[in-house]
This record gives sequence, C-alpha cells and structure tokens, in this order.
Amino acid sequence: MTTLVWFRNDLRISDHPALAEAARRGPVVPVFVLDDKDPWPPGGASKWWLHHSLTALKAGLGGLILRRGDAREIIIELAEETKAGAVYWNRAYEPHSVARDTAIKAALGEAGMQARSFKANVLHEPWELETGAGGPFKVYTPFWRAAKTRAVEPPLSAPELQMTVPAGIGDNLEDWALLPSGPGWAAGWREHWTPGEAGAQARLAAFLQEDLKGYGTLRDRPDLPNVSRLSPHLHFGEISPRQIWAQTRFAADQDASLEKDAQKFLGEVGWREFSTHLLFHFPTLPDQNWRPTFDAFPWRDNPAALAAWQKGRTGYPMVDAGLRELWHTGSMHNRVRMVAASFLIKHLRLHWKHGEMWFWDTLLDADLANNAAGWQWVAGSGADAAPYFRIFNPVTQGRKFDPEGAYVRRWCPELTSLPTEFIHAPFDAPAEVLAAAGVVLGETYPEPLVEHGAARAAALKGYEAVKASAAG
DNA sequence: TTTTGAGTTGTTCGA
DNA sequence: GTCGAACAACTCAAA
Repeated sequence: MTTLVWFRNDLRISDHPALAEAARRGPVVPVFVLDDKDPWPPGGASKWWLHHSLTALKAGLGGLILRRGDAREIIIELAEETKAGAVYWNRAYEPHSVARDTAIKAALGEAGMQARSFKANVLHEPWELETGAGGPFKVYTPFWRAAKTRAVEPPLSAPELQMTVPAGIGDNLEDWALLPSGPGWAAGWREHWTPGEAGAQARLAAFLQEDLKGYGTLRDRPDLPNVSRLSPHLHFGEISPRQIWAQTRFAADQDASLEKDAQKFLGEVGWREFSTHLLFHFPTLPDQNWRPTFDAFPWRDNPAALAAWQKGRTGYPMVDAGLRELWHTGSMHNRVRMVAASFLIKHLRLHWKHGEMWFWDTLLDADLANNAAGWQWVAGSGADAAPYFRIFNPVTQGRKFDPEGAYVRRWCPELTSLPTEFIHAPFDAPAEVLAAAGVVLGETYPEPLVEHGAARAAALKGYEAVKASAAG
C-alpha cells in the first residue's frame, strides 16, 4: 500500500520511524509542506537552512513533493490525489503542531485513511516523564535524572525505498524564495555550515573525535572549538537525538577518559528535551512569563537601545562580538548567548520577547522550545530559571571565558590592537593606550550604552516590583 | 500530608 | 589575591 510520508522537522532518512514503517509497507510518497498557518513561521536564517536542507533531502530520497499553504488542507488533498491509503509522520511538540496534527489525524480517519505518528525527535515523549506526583517536571535536574534512567531505543538505519513521486503536483523550491534576497547576509554561512543529513553526521563524528575531550570546561570558551555545533542540524531533524545518544555513548564506552565530557554533552541534549517538555506542558512559554509575577517588571521601551544591541554596538565588546557573530554566521556561542541576553534584559531592561524575536529571525538553530525556555531562563521568569539577582558582568565574563580576547578581536576587528588588559573594557583604557591602538570611542567603536554598576542597580530595583507582586 | 533537601552557567563585598 | 557570605526567599521533587 502506498503511504504518504509527511516530512517536517525530521529532514533525514536514517532513524526516521515514519519513513521506515512506510517503506516496510510499500511505495512511499514523500512530501514537505511550508505551513502558512504556523504562528511562528521560520525566520530569515532558518529559511536559508531550510532551503539547503530540503535540497539535500530531495537528493537523498530521489524526489520530494513540495507544497505551500494550509497544511490541514494540503495533507488531506495530497493523500487523495496520490491515492495513498495512509499518512505517516514523526511527531512535533509545538502547540500549533500538536493542534494541527490532531485535527489532521481526525480528518484522515473520517476520510477512511490511516494516520500514524511516531516518536523520532526526542529521546522520550513529553508525557512519558512525570514526577512522582504525576505532573510535568519544572526543574531540570530531577527531569534529567528520570530521563537518564529510561532506556533509549537504538536508532533505525536508512530503509530500502520504493519511491513514488508523481510529476507536476509540487512547487519548485526556488519559487519559495527562502534564500535572503539582499546580497550579503547569508554570504558567509556556507563556510560555517553544511545543512543536510550528511553534514549533520559529519559534524557529530568530527565533534566526538576532535572536540569532545575537554568539553565539560572548554565548551564555555567562545574562542575555542569544543562545542558540537549540532543545534541547527537537530532543529531541522537532520540528525536525531537517539543517534547522538548512541554515538556519544559508543565513544565514551570506547574511551573511559571521555565519560565525564560525554555526560556533560548529553546533559545539553537533556536541556533540549527539557525545553520540549516545558513547551508541551506550558504552551504559552513563547509568549508569556512562565512566572506571572514577572509581569510587574518595569520594562523600558527604547528602540534605539534595541537597535544598538541588535547591531552589536553596545560598547561592551563581549556583547557586541556575540551579536556580530550571530549576524555573520547565523549562530552565537552558548556562553555569549547568556551574556548578550542578560545584557538586553537586565542592563537595557528591554523585554525578553525582543531578544526572543531577534534570535528567532537570525539564528539558524532557532527552535521555539529552546528559544523561549532560554530567554525566560535568563530573565528569571522561566521554570528552573536563573535567580533575578544573577546579572552577568560582560567585562568579567569576557575576561573569564575569552582570556586572550581572541573571540572579541575576531568579531570586533576595530579593537584588535588594544592590549588584552583592555580588550573587554576599552572604556577603561587610558587615552594614550586607545590612541596607540587606533581606537576612538564614540567613532571607531561605541561608547558604552550604559554604565555597568548603574545598570545593575537599576535592574535590581526593577525586580523589587516583581517581588512586591509576588508578596501581594 | 508533612517535611526536607536541593536547585546549569554569577557578582560583589569585605575580611 | 583569596575566600566565604550575601543576594532572597521560593518552589519543586521525593522521601
């Protein structure tokens, strides 16, 4: 029997349970739908990745039907057009996806077609893990403790496929215009990234071989390569968490000295699982403070400050380097994300949603659950979030995690000649040091947007309203 | 049901 | 320079 396989954020062929089960039954009709009804449609950077990932998937499969519109209508129509007796897909967990897929499953059933969804994009379903009292977890550590004790299914290999791709019923990818229209923005991304399943597998292999050792501590260093850089691949499902789990476990079992680093790395996969768990159980996570008391925080409205932050012109090199890295590469090192996010929320007192939206548009790995959970974590308004009084000092963070200033010099080249002593705080450098380095504050590099001590005090004062709201 | 221990990633201050 | 305490209680998870 012919089965329609609906690809979504699972743009791979191996460890793809929906595809594997469909292939076992007979001919497969593969389809990808760009869903116009998605309240969080892919941002600019994500669209670039999607274009290349779909190209890779289509080549790997030997064909792929592309359709754009309301997925609820398109899937039913296509199933009828292609005379498929069944529609299979792998589950997604965003609120919109859950509602849409539930409706489609019901509609297919009414139309006499089989609809089946599969677990593919998480280690454990959000409803498979619950506390002793029977609810969702709200704290990471017990969540991950519970997750780790459950068995993880071994990944599936790529199936033998009998493909059926009718001509003339799909769109041309080029017509979707997913690539940025203006010159420049995505120009350098190909040097940094290889979208597609092969690129994802190569990235994991290289990471495990070269950079897992020392990951536990070196992952905090934006000037060093010891991070996996798998997040966009994971978001688009070019690689599955089960594959990452299995290969990382294998590497650590081969070499016991890697065990601690492997645990730390898998713990990061655990954060992805935790964010998915939270979004599934708390669907307003991307839109509202998870702790309603934070509604009382006196956010400022300051478009000029927001624009300066977005452009990487805050006057704090660690923050500016991060935002410029984001613009130029479509990504930002995890440590710097925290520093940059803390700066927006606490130093500038701009609502975390501004940051969430900017990241959504500019990050190649933009993921609704991770993005929302991350921003609310920094703001202090989220589940298991950082306490409000934890305000990152961008200078201290820079000196601690970019000790030679190599990361800042890479992304803020106008500061290159500053001595390392002042690379994270040019505003503290004596006039003759600035002159010798060719730095003119306010001209070649911005004056600091705010003074750290005063901004910190203002943020703490702002949180008094949150405390008062909690008490009242 | 009550109690108890614990909780990703920090900064500042003062001894 | 180094170290511990304060920051602020609060919520969660499990015994």
